[in-house]
Amino acid sequence: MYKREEIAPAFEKSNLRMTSQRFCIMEYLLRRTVHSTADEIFQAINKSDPRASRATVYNSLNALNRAGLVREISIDGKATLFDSNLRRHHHFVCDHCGVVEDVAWFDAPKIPRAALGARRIRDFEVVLRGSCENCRSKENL
Amino acid sequence: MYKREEIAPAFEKSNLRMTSQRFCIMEYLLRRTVHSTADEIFQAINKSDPRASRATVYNSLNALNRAGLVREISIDGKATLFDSNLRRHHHFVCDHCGVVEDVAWFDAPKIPRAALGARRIRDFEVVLRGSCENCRSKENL
DNA sequence: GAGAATTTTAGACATAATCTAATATAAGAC
DNA sequence: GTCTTATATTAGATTATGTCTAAAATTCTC
Repeated sequence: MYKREEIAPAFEKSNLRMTSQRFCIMEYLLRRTVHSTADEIFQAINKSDPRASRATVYNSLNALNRAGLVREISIDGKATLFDSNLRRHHHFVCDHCGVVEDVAWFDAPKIPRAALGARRIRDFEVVLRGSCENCRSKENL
Repeated sequence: MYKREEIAPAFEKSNLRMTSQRFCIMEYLLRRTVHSTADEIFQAINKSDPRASRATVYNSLNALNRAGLVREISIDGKATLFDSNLRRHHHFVCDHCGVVEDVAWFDAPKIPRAALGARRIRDFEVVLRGSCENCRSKENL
């Protein structure tokens, strides 16, 4: 359980009003080690206080995303996942079970200027695909 | 307009039955320079023959995806995009207008063994984010 | 504490994707 | 070419995911 003082500065820095719903959602995401869908967050939030409507969960996640405090990961055809975004990291997607895992940050591939044209790059991530540890041990992959 | 002989080998190689609907969808994707949603494909297909139901468009795209002939790109909260996948490439997503563009392939970042753990990596791509050429010129970004 | 701007809410709505079970088709055997 | 069988297609219902609305509540600044 995170305390208000641990999270508030991030809100102030982003000029984002800290409502109790937003705090609660952010706190939940920080505690999770795996990624959550909006619906999971909605369910979890509504077991305790403060409660939040579905619309608020989506509104808050979008606001937090825009502020850079959380990250949206839409990988499969499945529901978007949300991830607290305190540390930079890459992602791994399992071909078999679909799980999405964080991968410790490693540094920039050299991105050739020619590939970029007139675009301005703000950020990037690497998405790795293959077999996760669990699937490998179970199915001998 | 691609010919049957140009596309058939890819199906055979993947051990995928070549139905006229699948051919038609694949042919459409190969012709497109920008990525398409399942619905756009559905609309386009149904202007000509053979027609295909919505379910078939999804079924076919999933089959083609599993076989590696097309690639699914689910980026924003928007509908999944599909992309023919004859050439390896990366993707760029514009922060402002959301457009998803292909980026010419450039080689592997050195992926540190330590970051991977017991996973087996089959493939990877880099997802770049920032401002596209169009948005930069219009909005001075 | 008062005022203005933003946020929350419940539920209706919109959109994306999957499921069902009957029918049609592709590919190999002959 | 014809037969056979596994696989693919279909329309429409259904589920899942996400957005919108307008009224009520809350946050933040002074």
